[in-house]
Amino acid sequence: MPRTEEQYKEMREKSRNLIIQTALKLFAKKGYQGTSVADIAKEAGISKGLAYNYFNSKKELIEAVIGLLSVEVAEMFVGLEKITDPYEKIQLIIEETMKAIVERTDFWVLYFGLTIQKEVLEISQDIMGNIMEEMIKMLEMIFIEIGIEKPAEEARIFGAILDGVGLHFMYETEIYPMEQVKNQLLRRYSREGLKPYLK
Amino acid sequence: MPRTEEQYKEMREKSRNLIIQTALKLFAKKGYQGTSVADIAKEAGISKGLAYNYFNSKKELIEAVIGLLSVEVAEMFVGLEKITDPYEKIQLIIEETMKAIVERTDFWVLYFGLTIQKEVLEISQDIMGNIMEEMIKMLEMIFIEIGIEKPAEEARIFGAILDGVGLHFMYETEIYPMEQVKNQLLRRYSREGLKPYLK
DNA sequence: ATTTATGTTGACTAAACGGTCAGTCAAAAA
DNA sequence: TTTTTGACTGACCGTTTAGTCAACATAAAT
Repeated sequence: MPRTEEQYKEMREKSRNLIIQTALKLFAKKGYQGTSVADIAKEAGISKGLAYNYFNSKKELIEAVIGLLSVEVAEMFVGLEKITDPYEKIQLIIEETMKAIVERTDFWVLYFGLTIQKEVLEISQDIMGNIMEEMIKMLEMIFIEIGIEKPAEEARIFGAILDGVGLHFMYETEIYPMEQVKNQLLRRYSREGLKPYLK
Repeated sequence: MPRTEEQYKEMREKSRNLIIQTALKLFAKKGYQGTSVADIAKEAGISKGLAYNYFNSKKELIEAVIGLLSVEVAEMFVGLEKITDPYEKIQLIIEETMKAIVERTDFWVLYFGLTIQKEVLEISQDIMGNIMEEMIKMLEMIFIEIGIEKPAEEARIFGAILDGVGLHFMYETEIYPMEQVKNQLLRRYSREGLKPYLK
């Protein structure tokens, strides 16, 4: 017999992950259509054929990347469930989002790219739409709990701030005053800062 | 002699505009790389050769589209100079931006697409970067005039809201509660709403 | 050393791409 | 009717793309 099943599984996982990670990096950098499968293979140091061994098409490859992205987004807010105080929830959301923007900029670039070009990939529409809508709903619930006036509208504005900051940061990565903006947001959306907006 | 110079000029302008407008529409819908020059020609009902008669390359074509975009953005805020009251300025910026988001969605889609894929087109970097930075500077000046605490940070947050709302609207065009969000923003950034943030 | 299962390769193809250009077309003047 | 001009066309070219596949590499077991 050749290698054990365990060894093969390890090889496959290693290659698959390498391909997905490289694809994420290049899709974010040059866009889905601007990145060829050959580009990905070259960057990953493998053959094009290997990429097609794990993914039947370029479309299937980006679907896998989107899947990974949605998992990471979900993981961003796992800590939320343990928190009961709605003010603390908001603070955590700000902290986690700003952290993700800085540390995983390529994820955000890809997220925005897919959000915008939704017509190109029907698949992304479902997943991206879900992420966005769930986020807005969650924020509205928190604002209702806090007792803010116009919670639906405030949730939209807050959501817009998070995505807007992400957009601006990835455009001016080097000079964006992320710490200051984050601190101002933490102040504005603290118990003290939100007082003027309570019912 | 054949047609007069006047007639030729009219023909050329008509064709050139048709090409630019069609290019804008398709670049916004399918992205720069996802749109072929043949696509544009077909949609415009002309030959591919004609497109290359007016633009030496696909790159030159999108440069023309970006030029048009930057002109329109500049025109958005011509009314600002006549206004002296900073509160009124903010209100006008909100009104004009929300109006532009709804009425010229494809412009915004293209703007975001170019902002994100800055690596693909060096040209867009200058123009898009200028638009964004000028906007932030202008907002900061207004906030300083109003006497707001942390004007630089507040300018960043306000700018993020504008772009964030644009991003969300173009994703959920049909269901986005634009009127409600706009009214909430007008309230939050009115003389009354800004009081808690003054020095 | 040979066998065997499976990950991996890179030359290959058809289609689509950006870009070119010899030639056509339409209308006004002679 | 013929000539002249410049907008306009579409077949064509070389290149790049997504996707295929027969052949190869590797390492454990016999």
